[in-house]
Amino acid sequence: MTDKYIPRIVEPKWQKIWQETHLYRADVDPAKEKYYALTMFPYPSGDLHMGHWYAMVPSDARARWMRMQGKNVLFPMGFDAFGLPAENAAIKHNRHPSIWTYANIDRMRGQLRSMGTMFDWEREIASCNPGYYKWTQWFFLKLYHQGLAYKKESPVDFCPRCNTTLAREQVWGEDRLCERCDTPVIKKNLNQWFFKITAYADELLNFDQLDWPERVKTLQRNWIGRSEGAEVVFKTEKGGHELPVFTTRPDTLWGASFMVLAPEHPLVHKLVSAEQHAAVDEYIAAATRQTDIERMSTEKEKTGVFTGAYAVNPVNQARIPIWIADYVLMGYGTGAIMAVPCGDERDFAFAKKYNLPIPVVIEPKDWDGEPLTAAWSGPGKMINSGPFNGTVSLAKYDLAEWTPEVAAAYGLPADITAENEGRRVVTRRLAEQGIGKFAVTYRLHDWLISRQRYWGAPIPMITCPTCGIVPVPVEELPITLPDDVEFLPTGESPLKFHAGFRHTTCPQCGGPAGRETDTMDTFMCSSWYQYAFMDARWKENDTLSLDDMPFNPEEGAYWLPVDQYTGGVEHATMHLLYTRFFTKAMRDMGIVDFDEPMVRLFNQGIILAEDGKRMSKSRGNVVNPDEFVKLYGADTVRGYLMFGYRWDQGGPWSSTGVLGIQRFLDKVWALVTEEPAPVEGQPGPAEVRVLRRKQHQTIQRVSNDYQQFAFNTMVAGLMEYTNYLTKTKETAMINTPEWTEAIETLALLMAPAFPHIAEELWSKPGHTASVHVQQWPVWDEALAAEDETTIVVQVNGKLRERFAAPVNIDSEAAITTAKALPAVQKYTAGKRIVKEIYVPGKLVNIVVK
RNA sequence: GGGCCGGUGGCGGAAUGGCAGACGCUGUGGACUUAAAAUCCACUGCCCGCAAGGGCGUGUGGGUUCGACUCCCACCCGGCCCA
Repeated sequence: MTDKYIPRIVEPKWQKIWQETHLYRADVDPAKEKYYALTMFPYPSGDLHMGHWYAMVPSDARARWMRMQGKNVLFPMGFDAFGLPAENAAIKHNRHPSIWTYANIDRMRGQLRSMGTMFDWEREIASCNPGYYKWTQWFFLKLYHQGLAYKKESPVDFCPRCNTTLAREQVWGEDRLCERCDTPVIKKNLNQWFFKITAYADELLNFDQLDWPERVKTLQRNWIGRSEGAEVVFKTEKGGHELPVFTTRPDTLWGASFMVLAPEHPLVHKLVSAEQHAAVDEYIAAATRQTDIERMSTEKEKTGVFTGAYAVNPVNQARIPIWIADYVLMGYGTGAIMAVPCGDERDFAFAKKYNLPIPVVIEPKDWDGEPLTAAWSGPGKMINSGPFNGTVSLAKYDLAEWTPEVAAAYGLPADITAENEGRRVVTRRLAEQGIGKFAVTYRLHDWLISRQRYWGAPIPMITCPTCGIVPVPVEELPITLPDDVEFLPTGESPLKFHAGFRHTTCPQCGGPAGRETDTMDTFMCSSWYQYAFMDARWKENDTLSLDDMPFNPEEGAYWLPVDQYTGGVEHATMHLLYTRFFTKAMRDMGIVDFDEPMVRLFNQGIILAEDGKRMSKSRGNVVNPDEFVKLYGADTVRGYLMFGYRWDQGGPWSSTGVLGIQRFLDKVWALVTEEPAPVEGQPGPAEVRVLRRKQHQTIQRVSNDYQQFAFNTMVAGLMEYTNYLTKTKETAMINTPEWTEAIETLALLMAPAFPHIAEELWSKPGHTASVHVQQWPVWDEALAAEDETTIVVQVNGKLRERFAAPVNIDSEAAITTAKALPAVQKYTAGKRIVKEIYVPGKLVNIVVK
């Protein structure tokens, strides 16, 4: 009897050895093909939870597999260490956020080691290190000098609970909740810093160089929300003020029977007539008290007020009233719309309510000529539209979508082209006449990065009473956070009250000036972190210049870009969009020579609590991985997380399911370490061939599963192989060299997923080099091939019998054998055979009547 | 309302258009044990049957096909995103 498998001895032993021998250090080696694997770095919240394990373990296994395949693998780890929880903890416990954060990092680093991951800790980064955030600030200055950062006052989303503004991307769902704390956000008018991500909108819509999940691409596409249309300029009847509007339906221009401005529109005060003044003021006051979502809701009854002013419809000179209404938002387009009640549901409701005219300009399908009872937003022929009567408008359809079937469904001609389609011909005419032009709008807004909180990278800007906004000279970076601060229970940034931080001198005129007290959105820190791993201490103590490279260029030239990125899909329109923007901006600064930061992306699913619900402290259903590591060891927890689910789908944790992996590892241990009962003699060559076949089939299967991120079936393959070997161990096979090879192959195949037990089992027979630097076994197609197969026999598609046959049995022999089987004749007797189908090596189907 | 993803035993999940339920978990019975745990063996989709065997079965309804979990159409349910 040998020892039992005791993970709490084996695992720490190897973790120590791996660390001491720098087994996982990644060095540039031009002789080898590089592979940069990255999994999203965590926020150091204090404890590694099961979700971290679920995200990181399969990424680790795959990175290890790549390494055994001969690739030079970089698999770094760090901490996304700025952010609100640290500051909230500071307020609560009166401890500085850095103490809390660094203590958490230490703890989590230990937990990440206990996972048995191959992270290269010599490259560890923490975004709250001054040596890191001076580069974050450097990027801010670069973007500023590149014309991609600007400050402007505008209505922005503000979370009252976090006491800070948020980017549009960080406001979630229909209820417009704060991404961090689920509190409904409010609108505030503030002077804030933005990054011009919209300058890259069209390029961000191009995914040609990305092997990313369709889902993420669709999410980004929808988020960017490109729409084509026309900008048309209306003029007010009095004063000749220009009121540009954006419309996706220039073809309905003749149906614009009134205009609506957002209550905040700057021209409202100039336009309003004396009689309407009081009503307009009252309405504006009421509108500002509402949230955007209340204002936009389709449920809500539309309200509005007439300004007393009129505009002129530029295509037919019609005099149309100008209203204000809260369903028009200043933040979208131009803050003014032309209302076409015949074609737009909301405009129709509004016109009905206030008795405004509803001229019909697109002929609805099967229209009887009577006044409309609802808006028609489908395609149709233009009518009452002057020179364009009879032109076909496709409405929401693209030309590519205008198939003969769709055309027929609307009773319209199919031969519509860019030359005769309504929207396009009208837009061309508008441009000729100088009253409008082709225009594109995006749903995407510029990225609001100002945060009114302490624990973030200070924005390196200065406001001077004489020179205005002045950037901090780059040599002065980093602008460090002062330590001697007091945290207010309101969450208001202590930087605002820190005289030493605030007061500075203007770099331009030398006069007294004020520092920007806002810090940067933490998504800024994570937008470039993949570059920071090139060298964690890059120019740590150097004075910076704007011509610097923000990362070690020799390392970068070798490792970049990221080959495989993994992480949750929840970052689709935040981190993943921002980091793409960053990389494109860096390319335009001449820092990198590629267009996309991460070539391939895989999104893992979510690990749920045992009750099938999301794990949360408030539900009390959180599963603590440390507890299970203590009970069963890291390899067991790793194994269950890979075995129990499709990685992209996730699912509920099962504390009994883990037992299956424990049993499996015990079985593997016993298989490899326990002396077999002696068996006399030698197996025949055919039996040896079976062993070799099983071995090579398993290599093939496990390799393909790793390639496809199918970790669940990969583990199942190892289990089947182990079960097979355990049975075979009772035979004379144990006296052969092939047996030893089969067992060693198992240790190799186990290594990426179960690094500790594999290492122990590999070292036991005397191997001195780590299993993790071994060559991944290669399967031999000929050895893996079956020479006998089971042919199933169907009669009329129903399974009736099966027989064993050589794999290369020909059609005639297979069918003849099948028809002769008694169980088959039972169903064919006395019937006429209509058809015989043979699927090579698999199946015979006899069709009878 | 639009788009995307998903729906398979008691549970997690397997199945290039070709044996549905691999691999596990759970459960039942048995072996070992003074006893229990651990371990090992057998069974474990549903229905009929003593059995041999047969029928049904991948959300629902259609279709294509010799053959459909898989492809097509319509619908129902759940999730996510956008209105």
